[in-house]
Amino acid sequence: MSTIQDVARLAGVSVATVSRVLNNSPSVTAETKDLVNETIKKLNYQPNLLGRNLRRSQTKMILVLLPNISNPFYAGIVKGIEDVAHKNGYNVMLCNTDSDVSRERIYMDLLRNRLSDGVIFMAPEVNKEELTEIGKLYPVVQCCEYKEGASVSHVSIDNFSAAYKATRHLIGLGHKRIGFLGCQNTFISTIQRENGYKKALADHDIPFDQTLVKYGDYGFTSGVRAGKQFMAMKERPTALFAISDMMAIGAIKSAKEEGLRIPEDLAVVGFDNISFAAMYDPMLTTISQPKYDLGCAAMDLVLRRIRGELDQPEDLFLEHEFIIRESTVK
Amino acid sequence: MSTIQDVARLAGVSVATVSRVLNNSPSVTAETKDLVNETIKKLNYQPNLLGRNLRRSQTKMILVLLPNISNPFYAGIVKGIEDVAHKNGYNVMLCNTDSDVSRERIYMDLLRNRLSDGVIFMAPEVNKEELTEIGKLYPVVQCCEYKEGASVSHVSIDNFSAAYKATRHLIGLGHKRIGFLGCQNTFISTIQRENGYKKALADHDIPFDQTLVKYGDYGFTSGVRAGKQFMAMKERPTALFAISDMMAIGAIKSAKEEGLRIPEDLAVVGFDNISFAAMYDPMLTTISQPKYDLGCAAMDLVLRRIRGELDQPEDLFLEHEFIIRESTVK
DNA sequence: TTGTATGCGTTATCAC
DNA sequence: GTGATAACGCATACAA
Repeated sequence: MSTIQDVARLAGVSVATVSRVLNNSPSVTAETKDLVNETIKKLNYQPNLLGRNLRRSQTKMILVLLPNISNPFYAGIVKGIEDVAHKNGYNVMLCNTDSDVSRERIYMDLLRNRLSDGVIFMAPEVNKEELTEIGKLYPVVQCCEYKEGASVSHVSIDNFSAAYKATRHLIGLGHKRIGFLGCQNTFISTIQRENGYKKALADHDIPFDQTLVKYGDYGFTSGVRAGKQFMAMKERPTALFAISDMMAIGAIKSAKEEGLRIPEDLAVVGFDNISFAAMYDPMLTTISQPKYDLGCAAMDLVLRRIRGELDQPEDLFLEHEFIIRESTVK
Repeated sequence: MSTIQDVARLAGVSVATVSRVLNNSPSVTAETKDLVNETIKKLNYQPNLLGRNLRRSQTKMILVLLPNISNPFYAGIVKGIEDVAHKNGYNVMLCNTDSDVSRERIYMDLLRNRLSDGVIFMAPEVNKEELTEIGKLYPVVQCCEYKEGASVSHVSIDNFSAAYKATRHLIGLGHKRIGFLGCQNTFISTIQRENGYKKALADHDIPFDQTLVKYGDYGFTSGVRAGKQFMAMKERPTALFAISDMMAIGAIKSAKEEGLRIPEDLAVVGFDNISFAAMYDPMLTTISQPKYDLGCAAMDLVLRRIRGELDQPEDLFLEHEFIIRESTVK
């Protein structure tokens, strides 16, 4: 493993000159530049970024914390983050938190320990105080899910109006008994989606019925369970709005097992437009978040913060899209 | 941002002592230890790992290169890798390669630049020479997919016998015209799965028919396309073995659209047991790789190599499991 | 245009 | 048991 010293010695120049060539400083003759580059090749020299990073006190590395990589929803977002990062000379490292606070803190330490230049939270578990605190010291951005009240930038869609639109779609199809499949967590998106559902009902003179509301954990199995509960009701719903595609698909599965036809006997709307939504039978009506753009915007915010162009936390809202497929309209 | 110097000064000790406390060296009095720890807390001091890493010339960081994180197959493997890594004081960073060699090389540079202590390839794109070369210099392990002939450790299942088992299952159900949905890449697993299919046919006196072989890219859409081609045949197959669950599901989708019943009119076997396999309608018969264990084993190999306990590349084969579900047996 | 010298924050070797 | 101090590999201010 050769160092910059070895290159300097063999080329007969100083380490400063080699360093200049490495960072292609303009103030170096073409000949010496060639000479140095040759020597670098000859020695198969690779700069040790540990030294460079310490000296520059930056790593060109961005942390992305996800609850779990297996959720296909995150794939598109990560792509956006990566594209913007790479375009700006940054690398991204994805980290599974398993929705575990302690795991999240370990990764936040990487930031405090200067092993990363910034972090993007996909679904922060730490409370808003802790988030605000680290956000003051380092470049931190929340993407999609976010803690309201934390003084930290975030980018997301307008979940309230998305849920409103989904519910209104079902109402427009003539449904009166519309089930809601949500989650019992403190994410603002969750709450806003439930609020959007309720508001749409109210605006169309459909009385809210608490028995039509069930909760899951975003996952397939919880969707199946909730679906069974809905099917077991004396007066079961004729339509269903689930705040995740996975839960929507789970509910459809259990409805089909009961012999119900989708959408004739039960119309279903999901949320997220995961790739599987268009593969399922029936194809799922859902709300599509601009995943790629959300990722790009989040990474942009981090970069602006790193560069000191952002003195105030910024809240960005991107447009969503409502996609009508077989699960609501034949 | 306080440094070890600040702590030393405020505590009235030397940086050496502070460093000893940080690395809990035994040779330090309980009182000075307490004193230092108090000062650390008072200053809210966080050791700068950039300095430590340079000094120790290690990062406690492992790179995991995946073709794309959206493939649910990788989730379980990554979990295994992470668990073993964390247990040993290592962090893992996941990196999307998009099956792009140049992207892969960028991440390999992180290894050469000492920003990572080792790397696990999930599906190497670089050729075996390049792989061998970097494997000689650094701790490198291949997981699941691997380049044969590269002198680099790997861990995987026995793809030949898995494919053999899948095909034999279909034969046992009475099928004679069994389609094969593979891929045209150079991965050894791909080739072995096709060979296993052929061998099973031969062993049961079913002549191999090239028209019953189609190729895709592991993805859903390519499965749909191949499915349509199969359905369009004069004498279409009554069973299908796809080397990925996504392709299997795609093929089922197009078969169902043609009005075929699964498994009565077409029995289908997939490969990988991704989480969707059990969610789909019908639930998919498939081969389950021991994802978690594969990840653990791969990380173990990296660690042993880092510790110098591995002087020879090692090839590990783990057991797989054949899971029979609705798509082949009602 | 190039070289010298210093320091980034830490660990570890050597004294005491 | 503790303290000076020299590295680790690199970038850069300053000098020449």
